[in-house]
Amino acid sequence: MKGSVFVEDASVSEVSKNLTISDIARELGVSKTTVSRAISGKGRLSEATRNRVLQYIHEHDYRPNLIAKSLAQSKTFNIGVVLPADTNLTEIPFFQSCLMGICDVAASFDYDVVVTTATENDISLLKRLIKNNKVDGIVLTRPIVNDRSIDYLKQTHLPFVVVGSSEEDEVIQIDNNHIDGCCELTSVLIKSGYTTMALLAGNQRHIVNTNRYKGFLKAFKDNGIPVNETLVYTDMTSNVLIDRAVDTIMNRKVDCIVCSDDIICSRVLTRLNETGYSVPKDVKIASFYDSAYLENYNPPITSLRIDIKTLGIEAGKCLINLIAGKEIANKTLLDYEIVLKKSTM
Amino acid sequence: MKGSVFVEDASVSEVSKNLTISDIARELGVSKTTVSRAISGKGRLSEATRNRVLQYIHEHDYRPNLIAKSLAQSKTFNIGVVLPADTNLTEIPFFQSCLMGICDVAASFDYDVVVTTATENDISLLKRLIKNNKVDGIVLTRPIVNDRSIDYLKQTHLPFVVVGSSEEDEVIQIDNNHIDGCCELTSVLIKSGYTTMALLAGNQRHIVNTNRYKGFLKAFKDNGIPVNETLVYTDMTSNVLIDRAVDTIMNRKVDCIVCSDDIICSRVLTRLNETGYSVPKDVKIASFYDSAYLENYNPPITSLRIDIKTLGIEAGKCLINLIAGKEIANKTLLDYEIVLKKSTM
DNA sequence: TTGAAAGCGCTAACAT
DNA sequence: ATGTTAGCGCTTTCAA
Repeated sequence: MKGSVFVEDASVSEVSKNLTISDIARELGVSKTTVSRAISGKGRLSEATRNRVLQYIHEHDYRPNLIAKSLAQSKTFNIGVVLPADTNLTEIPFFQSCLMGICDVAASFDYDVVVTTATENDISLLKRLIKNNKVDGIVLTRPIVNDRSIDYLKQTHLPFVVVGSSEEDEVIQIDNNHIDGCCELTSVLIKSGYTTMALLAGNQRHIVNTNRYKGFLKAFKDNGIPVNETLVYTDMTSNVLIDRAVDTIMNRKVDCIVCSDDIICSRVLTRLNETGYSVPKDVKIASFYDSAYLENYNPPITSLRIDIKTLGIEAGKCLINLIAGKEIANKTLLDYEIVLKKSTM
Repeated sequence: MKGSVFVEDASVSEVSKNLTISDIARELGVSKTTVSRAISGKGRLSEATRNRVLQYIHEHDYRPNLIAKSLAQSKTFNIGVVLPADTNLTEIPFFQSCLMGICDVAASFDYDVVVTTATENDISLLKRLIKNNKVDGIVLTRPIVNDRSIDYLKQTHLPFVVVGSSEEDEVIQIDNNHIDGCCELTSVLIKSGYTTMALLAGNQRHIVNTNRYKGFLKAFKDNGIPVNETLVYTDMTSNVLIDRAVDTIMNRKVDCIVCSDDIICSRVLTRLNETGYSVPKDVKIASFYDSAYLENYNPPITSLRIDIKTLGIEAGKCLINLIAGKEIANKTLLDYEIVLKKSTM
């Protein structure tokens, strides 16, 4: 690494020059309009002049002032991304991966990403962002039931998409098919003979968790087996609750525990370990996400793998199309992959 | 949750009205200048007119058009945050927590946060952000040695701060004191009698890792004990490398392994488990961050705890002060806390 | 204490 | 094919 040499383009040192469209017009003896047209490609223009302008621009590394363009067109070329600020979610890499995907597409369409946060009860920062006209559209990354952000966004008539699923059909959603995914995963387990199965599901205000619950139930129905709903634990939002549930479950001789996310699963594994149970000997375990959270567990954990960054990319594309006035599908369902590992063997 | 009622303020439905400063001026029979002054607080104005304007604004929920303000003042009221896009870092919650802190302060100063990404070798998105005049300043979240982003930022004369440490003194840095922290942690362990100690450190192009290494060495020097540098492993960037190091280390009968981050530590624990070693009986383990990554490990892991969100908050404050032209310290060192747990007892 | 007017840098009718 | 002109909504001299 030592001794590496960076040759930066000359443009950098000229940052202060601040060339404008009028400068170029004057310098080339044409009108501002002509220059503008050459840049945007709108309107007819002779090849000759267009090239002359383009070349000048290139040679002088001219960059149009986006603020001025924004003001003239009432467009910001920014998309807003709303991240949940609930403290317990900050540790989850999901949102960061998703954000990376959104940033990628945004840049490729010459948009930028401005982030803000919201909680279940406080959407003031989202409101501020919108009222300040900072964005042309919004990506919401964690829909909940009776989502105040969604309610608000619907009223503003600002284009927006949701990463995840919403109860409201008219909202544009990009999600993995968690219902089918959880159903399929559960079915596989049922067919392996693990019919006494417990579900430890997370916060039921998060749509994704209700969907997994639905998928779980559907699997039993599809397989013609009655589900024992007393083995379903929802809203497992704290270690204490999880520990208690695990203890009860293990006393009831279940074959298998399905955890609705990796955080829950991580705690379940710890509790099993503490109380002397071994996986998969005493009980099988399956989870979701296949994230780094569980990467180093021994045994490896069977789970549903989804590509979070792609989710962000698709959401970004949808939003940008929406902003451009294109018609887009209300619901985009992305793939998932069931990864069977030692924890269920 | 069912039946909850939201009464949104009337403003929402009037989003389309788009009140401007001229509307208000006309309505109130004053000039645009007067309205502008009433809002900004700049320039003298009679209490009476100021209040009249302010009240009108309040009643009609007027929000100034920030784009227009931007154009007039050549300010964007945005700060840029550069996140590392290296895939293996996406899973670390550090950057997300930091981002949350930055978002918080930004909002409180009426700034917004636009995020972009950079890798060691590709800073094109950062350049684009800056050339497009999208931000008034930059927070860099992961300094490396010979950092191209830093080189570029220095040339642009745009205000910027770095979360973490840089080799270059003139760069404004906000960091926890990792040298002292690692030194103190190591000292505590030495004083507990674990003198045959191994260090598993991460990517040495990341300044934070070199600093931890320095602290580790300093602890030995402070305690007058020669350090066995053959037990120091750097650039532990893959599981294979870590596994190999752990195996070698354990054959050499060390008392204690210090891991320079929780990802490394997680893998070390797994490898120890796989190869039949038990913590803390066979070997003591210490790590950094005290993140959720290790939260559920048994035994709990001794580590250096830092408050990442506060780091983001401080960085945000520094940058905003810098943008405002205030003098600020070149180096802000935040606290840390050593948390002794079962893994070193 | 207040106002008129120019200007930030770009776009977009509407000419020519 | 190119130019003229009038904005976009705000700030800011300068004048009254």
